[in-house]
Amino acid sequence: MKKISSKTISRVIVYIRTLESLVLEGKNTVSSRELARITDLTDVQIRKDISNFGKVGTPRVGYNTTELKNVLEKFILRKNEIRIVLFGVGNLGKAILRYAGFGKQKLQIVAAFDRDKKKIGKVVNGVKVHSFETALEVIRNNTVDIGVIAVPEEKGQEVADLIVASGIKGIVNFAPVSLRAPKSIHLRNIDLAIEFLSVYCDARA
Amino acid sequence: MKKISSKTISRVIVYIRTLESLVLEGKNTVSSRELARITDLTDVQIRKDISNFGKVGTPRVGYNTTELKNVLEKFILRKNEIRIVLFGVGNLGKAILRYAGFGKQKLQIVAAFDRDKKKIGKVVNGVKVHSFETALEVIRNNTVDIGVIAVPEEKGQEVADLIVASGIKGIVNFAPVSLRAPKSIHLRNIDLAIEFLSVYCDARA
DNA sequence: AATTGTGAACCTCTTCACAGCT
DNA sequence: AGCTGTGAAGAGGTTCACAATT
Repeated sequence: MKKISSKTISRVIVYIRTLESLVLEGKNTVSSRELARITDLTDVQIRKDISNFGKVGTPRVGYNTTELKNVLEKFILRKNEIRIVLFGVGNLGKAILRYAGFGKQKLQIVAAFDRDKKKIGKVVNGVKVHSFETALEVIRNNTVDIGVIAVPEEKGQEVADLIVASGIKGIVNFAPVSLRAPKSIHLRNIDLAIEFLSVYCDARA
Repeated sequence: MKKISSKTISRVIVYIRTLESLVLEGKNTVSSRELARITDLTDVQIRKDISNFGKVGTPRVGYNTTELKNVLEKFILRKNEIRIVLFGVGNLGKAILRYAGFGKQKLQIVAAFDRDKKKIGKVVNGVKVHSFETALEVIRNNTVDIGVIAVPEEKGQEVADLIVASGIKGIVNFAPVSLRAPKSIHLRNIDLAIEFLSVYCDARA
């Protein structure tokens, strides 16, 4: 099958979420134009994205909400549960542990790690905090899809190396540093300072 | 001057940060190739980006670190301080208030707002928490560049409307909802679930 | 000799225009 | 008539190849 771009993937996740609401509202069909209005994208963009996954719609009618949701989920998510481990249980780490948007999206944080002895053993929002030393072992006993870095910047690279060594293939990094990782690892940096500055620059222009 | 794309802006912010470290290390000049190695970009990309701001480098020598940093800051940041207000002092809001990466980048959170009476009046990391009702007034008495939405998703649109009404032109939204805002407002959505899923999908492909 | 700066080629993503279907 | 699906055109962003510079 054709490679699906990361931009398409982000939009498809929005479609899935939107379709979920529509199904809950009891809506059976939806047109690309309606989806466009809700998501603030264009109808053509949406049809192009959906066409990656086959011919799902009915001309003159639109898409069956449940069917479209199932098709998109099947191609994009595939697994029933995406398993995440978190490094760093500071303010940001706690915010991530308590983030409400995960449940519906099949995202599950299966373990957290921290250096601070006082935090080790505690349970935050149902997730147990382990020591860094036990990370490799814990990860190997679980099937983990994503490692999240929420530690201070000076520890970022060390944690990244640990995640790579554990065999995890996806990293989300919140530490404001450029991390080195092999090309085979998919690394996403979320740097709050950069996001804020970039909104400021755009808004001003 | 030519319009500078938002992708370029994000990269330039990384250059500025990198140059800051280099200046601190006492390094006087740097080549595009060295910057490329540090930032994990290509040297041509870096030279193209820099060329938006004039001819700053010296063939055979490279760029003067301090000069380049000043030029980039002058074009991109312009102001001495970028002023931010935060809506929602929950876990994520607190994480943002305590985020270490802001000081150096001239980002300053000038006020926070929350609905919870128990939080109003408190000071978190030097920032005072006000009631929602006083937001318009507080914002009008300050010059505010960016409003940050860190409230539960059902309150997201309401807060967005309030920010728009206050005259602020840039919004960073962490609530997992599609917000409506006039085209003149620059809105950036940071949806953790989407970021995580998208890393998972890419990593799997 | 080594590095910057840049027009042109290339690639990727979005939008247009419209054929095809019910 | 109205909606989907899509080849082709267009826009935007990156990389190539190399002229200009010290």
